[in-house]
Amino acid sequence: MDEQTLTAALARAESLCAERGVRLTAQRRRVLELVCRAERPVGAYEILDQVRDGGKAAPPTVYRALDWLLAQGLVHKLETLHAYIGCTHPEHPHASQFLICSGCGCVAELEDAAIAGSLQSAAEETGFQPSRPVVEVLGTCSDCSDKRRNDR
Amino acid sequence: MDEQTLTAALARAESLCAERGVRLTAQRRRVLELVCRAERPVGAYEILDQVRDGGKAAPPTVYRALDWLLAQGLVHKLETLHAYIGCTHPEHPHASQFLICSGCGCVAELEDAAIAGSLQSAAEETGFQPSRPVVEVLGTCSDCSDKRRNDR
DNA sequence: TCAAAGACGTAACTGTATAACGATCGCATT
DNA sequence: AATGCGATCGTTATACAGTTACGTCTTTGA
Repeated sequence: MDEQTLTAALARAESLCAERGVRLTAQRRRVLELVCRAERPVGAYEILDQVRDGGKAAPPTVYRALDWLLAQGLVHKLETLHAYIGCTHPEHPHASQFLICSGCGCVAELEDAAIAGSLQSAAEETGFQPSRPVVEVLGTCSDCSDKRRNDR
Repeated sequence: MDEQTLTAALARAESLCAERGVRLTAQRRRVLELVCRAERPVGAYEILDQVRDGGKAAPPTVYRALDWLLAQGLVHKLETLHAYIGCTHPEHPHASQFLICSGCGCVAELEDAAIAGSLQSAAEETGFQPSRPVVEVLGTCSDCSDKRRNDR
């Protein structure tokens, strides 16, 4: 995320939290900034290392901030990578799906109604009530496919 | 999994491995049995504890067996739980989806064409080539919903 | 029979996440 | 201003998950 987008994202987070009457504290803002600044998913201990420069910190500091940011929908956790990314549209709660490239590590966040719908239908059939759908597709992004093709 | 189903599952695993010309060794069989015997997903260290009774073992012992069983499609890994379950239909390779109950911990394995299809379509749109789709829906199973209703 | 590949034992280590407890901060009410 | 309370934060320790590296033994096929 470039500097401009980052500033915008943080400003948006500020105003969202103000609306909601929740506190985006310095720690939380710091962690959010670090997550957003990275182009790719970042691990909790990567964040921790960066938080440590210029201040003390231990794992719970980072995990608490991450848990809160997750609850606010400002970041997402990628279960398959044990890593976190900034949410691209935190305005409304949503069920996201992720396309994760094993080649370059890039991640695309989708909000696909057809996927959400098919999950919902399948769940209904068995009387299951979904609360948190986790959809992460590992594979190869188009850029990496192209590179491979050119290499041959 | 009850004793009868378990025996059947192990027998089926035996014959599958024979067909494929791969070796279901004592260790692997042991781990498969422990995973299948459990009604619910089991963590690697839970397995390790059980393998330790009556023999020595260290983490690599269990992880090697699990990796091999995963590759053979005899067990699945649930990324959101860091835990493993026996596959309900190991005969053919397949993309499964899981419904995971946060109440009782039970897991239903689906093989839903509509879900797989919608994932495939969404990926194609962006030129993404899926290799391993991970679909795990956390929520509440019908039994647990019923219990909650009755409690009120 | 004997080398190569596969499977296993072992020790040490990295990485991910949580428990528990006390101190502190922000803020509304007295 | 002082009090009280919930939310936040600091700190230590530890649980849980997974890997590296290396040596030994077993299986198997030339």
